[in-house]
Amino acid sequence: MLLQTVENTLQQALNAAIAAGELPAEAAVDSIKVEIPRDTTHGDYATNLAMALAKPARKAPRMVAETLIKHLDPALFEKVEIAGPGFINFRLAAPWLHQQIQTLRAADSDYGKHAPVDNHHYLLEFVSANPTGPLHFGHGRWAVLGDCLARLLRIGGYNVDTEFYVNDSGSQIRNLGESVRACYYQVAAEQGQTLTAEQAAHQQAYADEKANPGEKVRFYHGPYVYDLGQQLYHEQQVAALEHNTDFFSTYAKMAILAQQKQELEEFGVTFKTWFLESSLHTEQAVTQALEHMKALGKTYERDGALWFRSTEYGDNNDKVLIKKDGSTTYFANDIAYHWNKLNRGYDRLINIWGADHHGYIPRMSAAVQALGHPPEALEVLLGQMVNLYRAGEKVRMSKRTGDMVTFAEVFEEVGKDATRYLLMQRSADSPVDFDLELAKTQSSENPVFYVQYAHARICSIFRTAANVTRYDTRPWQSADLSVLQAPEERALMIKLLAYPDEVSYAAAVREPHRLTGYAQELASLFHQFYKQCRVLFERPADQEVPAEEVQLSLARLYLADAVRIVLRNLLTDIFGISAPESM
RNA sequence: GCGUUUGUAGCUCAGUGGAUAGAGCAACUGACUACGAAUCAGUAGGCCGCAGGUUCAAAUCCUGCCAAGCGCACCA
Repeated sequence: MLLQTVENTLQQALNAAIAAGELPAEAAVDSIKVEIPRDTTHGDYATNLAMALAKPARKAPRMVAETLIKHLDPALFEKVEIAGPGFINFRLAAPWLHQQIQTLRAADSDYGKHAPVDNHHYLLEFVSANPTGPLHFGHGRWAVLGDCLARLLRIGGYNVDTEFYVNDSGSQIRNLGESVRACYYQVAAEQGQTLTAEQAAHQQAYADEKANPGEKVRFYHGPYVYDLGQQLYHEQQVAALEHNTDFFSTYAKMAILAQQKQELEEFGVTFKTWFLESSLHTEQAVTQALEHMKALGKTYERDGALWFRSTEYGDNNDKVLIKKDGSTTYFANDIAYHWNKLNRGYDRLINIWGADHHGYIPRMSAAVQALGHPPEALEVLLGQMVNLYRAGEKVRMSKRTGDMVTFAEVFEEVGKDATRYLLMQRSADSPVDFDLELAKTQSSENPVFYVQYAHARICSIFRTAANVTRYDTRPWQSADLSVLQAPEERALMIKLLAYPDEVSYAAAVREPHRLTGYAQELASLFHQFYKQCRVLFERPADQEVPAEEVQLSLARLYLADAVRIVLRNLLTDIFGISAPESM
């Protein structure tokens, strides 16, 4: 909240200058931008305010800057200077800085958490894989993105729940059931059971397609399908021979769903709700939603179908809700689902979709608006695809053909912490080329270990401190921080205090990847500090450790602990990975 | 054709209209007889896709073009 503090101070100075008649009233602005300069010689914080005001104030930027500085609260800063074309550079006063570090330590695991920023109730929906096969690696990306975003939003002061939407009805589920049924017959035949003509034919059709997959593949051929058939035979023996496709569909989807849930939980991703699409049909929710749309006058009939006037809300053409054959479209089901979410009290819906669904956004947005909600009630975050490589060779990720690397395999190979970190490091906008061999071979130089190492190193310092015999390290919690004067110490403190601002901004723009950058920078500043500033001192047995060194040692322990707190909060609360005490 | 995302160092990618565009990997040179070398210090590497425009100021905003991914169903 440092940025806010500096901005408020500037705003007060501006108001005072206007009140004193030194700047014209036209100079009043409502948003002041303060930033942390890249170049540390430009101060801890800087603003372009004077340059922005130059035109309305009809004065040279440097003149405006001088006027503003005259009215600044002097307690915060030890130096304020005008630089370049009219930047105002601030250097924070050391006592104030030290006081903020103490506030940080007092907050401990609450440091970085924000008070509620609005009164909305957010529902973040992500992954939402079809229960027709194991999760692939692309789902892993959405899982990490969504989970980290949910953590970030909560810490950033948003009231958010998470949900996994299960598309557990429709033709794909039927195809899955047909596939498992065929595999079950195959197992039964292998076990010496006699199949009926229909059963044998069905099993043959499946085997034929597997042997010669054409352009249009109907069945699922992944190894997990056969496994399910086998598993079912072991559980029920011949009993299932009597059952129809629905039985196999239900059996398969429940088994796959349970598997997905378990994988995600092991990966540290949990959902408040697993919402079944089939529950909408049993409750007639689709019908009700469509009746509601009709009553609102948002639909019309044409060519024997029911259409939604999505063009009223900017879509490029109207969309069909009920097909000529009387069945509802996927879109109609989705409207029912979103209506359901809104009716459950969520007035802000955030969906994470793969970039291949972006053409779907205008119609969904139109539907939410037609249901009486503002455009901002639906927010869709698009994630670009993940291309998976193994030793430079592209791995396909198609469920139908069974030629795929599953998420579980990658997770197993690369590990939870590294996989999560590598996936959340990149912005959702950029496609990821993920090479399995590279991820593994580079694992010891993986960026995640750099951050974790800084945390482990601090823990190690405190273990060592307990064994320092030449002076008492125990009173570090009441250390006098005024002895922290080195540039490395200062840079570290400034960075620590930027943490709440980083959280706030990353949450507002829905970009958790920004915090991996912050984590790298903080770890880097700590490693520099560690190299340059000794924390623990020793002397030969016949010499005393000077009092100044003891003081410095205690203050540095205090600072190191503050770094530990922020690193731990980042790693465990936002990244969802471990903060190891040793590695 | 329309829409959308992307184009930044050899590679993978950060970059909130600001000051000399950054990091990691790869390459090269140095640093452990006191706190963890999974580290640090340094060298080298750039028409920020191209061209215009807006601005005191553009990698960032606008327009056009080039290239790549994705999407444009009474499929799900």
